[in-house]
Amino acid sequence: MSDPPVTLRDVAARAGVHPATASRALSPETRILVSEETARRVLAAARELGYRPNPVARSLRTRRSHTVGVLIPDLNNPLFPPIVRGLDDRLAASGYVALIGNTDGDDERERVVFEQMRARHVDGFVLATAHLRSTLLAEAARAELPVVLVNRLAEDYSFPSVSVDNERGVRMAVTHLAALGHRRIAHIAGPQDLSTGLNRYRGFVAAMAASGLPVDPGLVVFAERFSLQEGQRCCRELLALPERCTAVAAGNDMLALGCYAALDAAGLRCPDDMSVVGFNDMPFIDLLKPPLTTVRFPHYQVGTEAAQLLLERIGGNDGPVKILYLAPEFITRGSTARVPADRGPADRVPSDA
Amino acid sequence: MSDPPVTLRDVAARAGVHPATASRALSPETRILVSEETARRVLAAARELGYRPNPVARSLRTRRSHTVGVLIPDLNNPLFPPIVRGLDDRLAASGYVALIGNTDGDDERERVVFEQMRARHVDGFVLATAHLRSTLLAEAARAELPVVLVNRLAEDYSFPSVSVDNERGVRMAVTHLAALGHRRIAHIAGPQDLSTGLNRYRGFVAAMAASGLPVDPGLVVFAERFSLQEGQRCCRELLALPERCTAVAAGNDMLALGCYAALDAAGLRCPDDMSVVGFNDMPFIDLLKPPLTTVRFPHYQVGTEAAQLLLERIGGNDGPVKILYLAPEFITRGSTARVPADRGPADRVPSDA
DNA sequence: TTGTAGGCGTTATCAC
DNA sequence: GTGATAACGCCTACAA
Repeated sequence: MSDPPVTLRDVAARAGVHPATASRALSPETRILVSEETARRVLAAARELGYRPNPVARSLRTRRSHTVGVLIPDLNNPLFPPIVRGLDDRLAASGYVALIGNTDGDDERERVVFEQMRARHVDGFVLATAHLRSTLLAEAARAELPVVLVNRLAEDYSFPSVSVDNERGVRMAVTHLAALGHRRIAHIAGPQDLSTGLNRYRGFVAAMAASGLPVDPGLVVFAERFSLQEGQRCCRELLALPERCTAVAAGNDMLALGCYAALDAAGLRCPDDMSVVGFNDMPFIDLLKPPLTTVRFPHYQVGTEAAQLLLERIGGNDGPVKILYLAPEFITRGSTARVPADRGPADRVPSDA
Repeated sequence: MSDPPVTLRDVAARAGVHPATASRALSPETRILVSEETARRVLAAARELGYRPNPVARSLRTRRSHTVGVLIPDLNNPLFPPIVRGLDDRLAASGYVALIGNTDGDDERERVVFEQMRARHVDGFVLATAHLRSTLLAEAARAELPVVLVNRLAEDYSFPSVSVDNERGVRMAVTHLAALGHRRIAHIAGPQDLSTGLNRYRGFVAAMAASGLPVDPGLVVFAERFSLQEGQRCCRELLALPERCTAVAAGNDMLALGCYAALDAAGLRCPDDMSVVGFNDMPFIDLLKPPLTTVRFPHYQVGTEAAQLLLERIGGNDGPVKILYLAPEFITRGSTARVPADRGPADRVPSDA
């Protein structure tokens, strides 16, 4: 009942040639080695029999699996689906497929998944895991495995990478707020052991300086995770300050949502009482009240570009390592407004502080 | 520089045995065939050399790729990440990996991706693509390829499947609304060529009957896509009706969000003027104003169960075909309220109608 | 209990 | 230009 798989021998037999010749005729690169007539006969036979090369056997011979490993923290984090689609679309166009591995930010799991993929002989890796340090890079370098980093940079080793320019994104946010008249601008920074958290914090300091604004150390609060809860906690701290800020540049959208919650709980309103800027432009974040002003990251392009870089390395391109930055886009929506004209600091006391 | 891969021969040589013996010692199933002493030596040698069996060679022999194809419409649709994670977690636990293919709901792309995965010799398929009809199933049946369906049922062929019980979900929604005193309950139905759209519509009709409520045909509107825009359009139609409904059971969360928009535009408020129930409990939908009352689907479990079923079929389990339904959970939030006590129908005219 | 030999399907390297 | 041959790494009758 189930079709017996058609092999190269079958095709060769039908075309009346040796399997080796059939093989040459079937591969575009080696087709020039056979006579035109033979090539036509082989191709025809292959088509008639519905021949499909066995990629497993081919891999065994060529030591190429046409497979790449992709390590991400968690597919459920809305940043990653578009990145993965970008990767997948670009890879598929070149006959590659991605093996997705979720690490949950756990170093041990990361190592296990990495090893399993190595065992499957992937041709390369895209690493989008969060933590800055990792022995994986050293190992990959030793094994001469092509690797591309996403949204992080290598410190010791030089690996190609694709990232969104976080500093530039923060500068857009700060510039926007400054143009609205804000001077006391706070920053809720993400975890400093994540490159996004660190770079956005650094970018904030630089952007404030560039805008000629002082950075009040009290107005920089550090979240321990990129979560709504942490954003809420940090915002509460800011609201408790004697001299309050008029705007917050949050480390990402989740932290910004935490600000919404904290303001709500304090009986304050956004943007009337405080402007809030997020980061990432998560799906559906434009449907909130108020719709969040944020910095949009071209996630899909991050994926396609990372795939492109990886394919270049796999293809044996030994040129200089490329470090690619993609520009973010600033999305002005309803959570930012001009600074209230004549309102002294702390003219209202938050209800729960 | 790059490590020469350790093969079975290397292990055998170090243990002083023949490769065949080493092979037996390394496989748990055949280990009993070998003396305990030999087994220990081989295992030790393998560990010392860091031996990892080459899955490609193994696949060539065993005709098992330990790989399954997963076809979904679009990873960016927030329903799918949790399903894919569920699949992946369960599959990984059995040494399988998933190849994800996005079809974008396009029949042609679906067929191409399917063929490519077949060419890669996947051991089975999880099909979560949307359209009800498909020649893929016939083809898979002919090739005796294990297949599990997700959120859809086979019509002609009998395939195992995992779905959430849509009828039951609608019944929960209708029962909830009826308990709040609503009698004129509308339904914004999803596309009827999708099983979710169709089954929820059928479920709505049945649930209304079960609650002893009449179904006013005018109160059932059909959306052409599961999109916010379509939800808005359909809700606008409902608001233009002379005898207005007091509650809407939407075909999914996006359609419910469309209701939010339409009510907003009409100067009406939810739930005061109209109750709205969604479907799916999308991420972050609880952060909207008002937080959406909806039917939560256990997406992650759909993934793990589908993987489980597929692994059973791949393992040669030829028992009766399992059709698995998972119960949804009703989440009461802020978008539903008691029907306004003494308010005649259509006492307000929508501003744009 | 262990060794021998052959083959899974393909491609690379010979020789003709 | 084409055919023969070997090998990729592993598994498994079969023989010893």
